[in-house]
Amino acid sequence: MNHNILGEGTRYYPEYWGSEAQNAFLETLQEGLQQAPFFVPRMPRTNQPWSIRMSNLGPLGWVSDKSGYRYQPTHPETSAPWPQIPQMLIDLWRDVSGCPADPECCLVNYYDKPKAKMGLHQDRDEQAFEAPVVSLSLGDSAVFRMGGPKRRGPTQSMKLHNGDVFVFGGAARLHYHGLDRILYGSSQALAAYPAFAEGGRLNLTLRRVSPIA
DNA sequence: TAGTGACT
DNA sequence: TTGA
Repeated sequence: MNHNILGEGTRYYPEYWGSEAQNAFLETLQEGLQQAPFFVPRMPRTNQPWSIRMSNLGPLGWVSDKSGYRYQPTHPETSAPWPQIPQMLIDLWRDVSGCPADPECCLVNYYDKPKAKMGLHQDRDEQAFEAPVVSLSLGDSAVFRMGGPKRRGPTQSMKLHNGDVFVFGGAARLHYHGLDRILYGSSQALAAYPAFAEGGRLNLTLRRVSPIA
């Protein structure tokens, strides 16, 4: 029996965006990040820093620090509101999410170092599990791992590449997932942008946070 | 630049 | 414990 990572509730759109769309978006993202600079998230309680850098766009941003995980309307270091979610991402959400309500958060994870990764976890801080999580990959390819509803249990890995969109909703909405590692230097897509001069991988995840009326 | 992948 |  060959249980497939692309099971019920997940959808994979290889190279959803070509280079023209990517470049238009990266330009906009770079501007947004001037108002919401990357910060280093930390583990609750231990305060241990993560290997990635993070920012957000939209009315709500997801943050993790010593006091826990939460969504909040402002940047944790500057206290400024997060920049707007670019229209290109709203359009992407409307195209692939199947959700009648627009996203409220775009979490921007920047895997900027060769060793950057993220352990297996659930996205469960939202109040609208009927809306999917929509993930866009830009830059270096990465080894993504998808599991099931419990932390222990079978997992499967797949590569995500520059421009790919991965959607997990339905039965997969609360499934464990993580990022084993990036294939550092595998893409030049970020090279022209000073904000992403280190290269690496950007992952943008669109989420609905509050209940859908 | 493999692929693996559960336990504390 | 979205880490080690």
